[in-house]
Amino acid sequence: MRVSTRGEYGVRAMFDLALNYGNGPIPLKAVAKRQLVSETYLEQLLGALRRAGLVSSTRGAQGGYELAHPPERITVGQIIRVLEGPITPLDCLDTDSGSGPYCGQPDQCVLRGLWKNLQDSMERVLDNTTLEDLRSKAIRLGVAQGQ
Amino acid sequence: MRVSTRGEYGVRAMFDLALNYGNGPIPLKAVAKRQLVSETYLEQLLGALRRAGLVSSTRGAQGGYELAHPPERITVGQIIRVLEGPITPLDCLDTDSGSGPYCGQPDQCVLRGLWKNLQDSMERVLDNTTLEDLRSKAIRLGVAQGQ
DNA sequence: TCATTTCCGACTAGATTCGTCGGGATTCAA
DNA sequence: TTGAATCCCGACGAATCTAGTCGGAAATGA
Repeated sequence: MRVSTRGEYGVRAMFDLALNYGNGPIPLKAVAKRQLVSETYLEQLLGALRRAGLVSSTRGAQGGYELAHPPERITVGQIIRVLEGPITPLDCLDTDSGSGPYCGQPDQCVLRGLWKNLQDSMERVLDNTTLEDLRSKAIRLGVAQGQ
Repeated sequence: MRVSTRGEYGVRAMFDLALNYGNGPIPLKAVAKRQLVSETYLEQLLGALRRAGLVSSTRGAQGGYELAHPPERITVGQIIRVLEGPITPLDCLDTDSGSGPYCGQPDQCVLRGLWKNLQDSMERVLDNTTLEDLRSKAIRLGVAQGQ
């Protein structure tokens, strides 16, 4: 039931880019330093987020990364899905095509309801929290580190 | 964001014991067969659940396992915690004694709120679903395998 | 041309997961 | 008292996942 560091660091990095949204590309090095994440590791994560269309990059000197959309249009759920795969407690909830609604055993549809409830409640939180929500809260608390 | 097989199989086994609650000890072998779980693996899980006080066991011939409390007094959250540890997306949410409310970085208290929301919503589902809920639903659906 | 920066694939050490295995202890029943 | 059924326990192991590192190529602005 844990988020791995991929998801955790990825959200931190995206939060950082949200705070700096509108200031042009931000070098990975700056994000890594502020968010206390290894540069080489973060490179992997931002690469995946770029390929998924959540950030855009500019190469070369004065280059860097920026959000591909305004902060209010990017949710934490999107970020987690790119970095950790589907948000689901059990794989069979997503691939119900393969094993049918019963997961192979009739009584499992009882337990399936349980796991589905859990999935829904996780997705409800993650899909309804945008980077803008996090940004405005940071500003309200006065912890937004500019640029 | 996944439940491991420990949690999944553990819930299945406890669900099975709930369906058979009141019939005396049920041998592990029977549970394993009905729930399609390896006997030797399930032995590990039921051992942990016994040490945690959720099931009781009777040794020797005609022995087996049974719920240590009525099904309405055992929640899925209890089972998961025994088999997978604390229900939390990030370790720092539980051990806030160590690193303080800021997790080392001031702006993390913003993200902390996000992860706390996620944790709360997971716990709400798991702690409010009892084995009796699952049992009565199984009976309603007619999928409860007797004995 | 040079420093900066992204991009890419390969690699690795360690932890975790998902079990298996062998044997011991206990209990009931014949 | 013997034997089958059953729980109990610790050690072991293969496969997978996690959390990165590393080396170098390509692009870009000054």
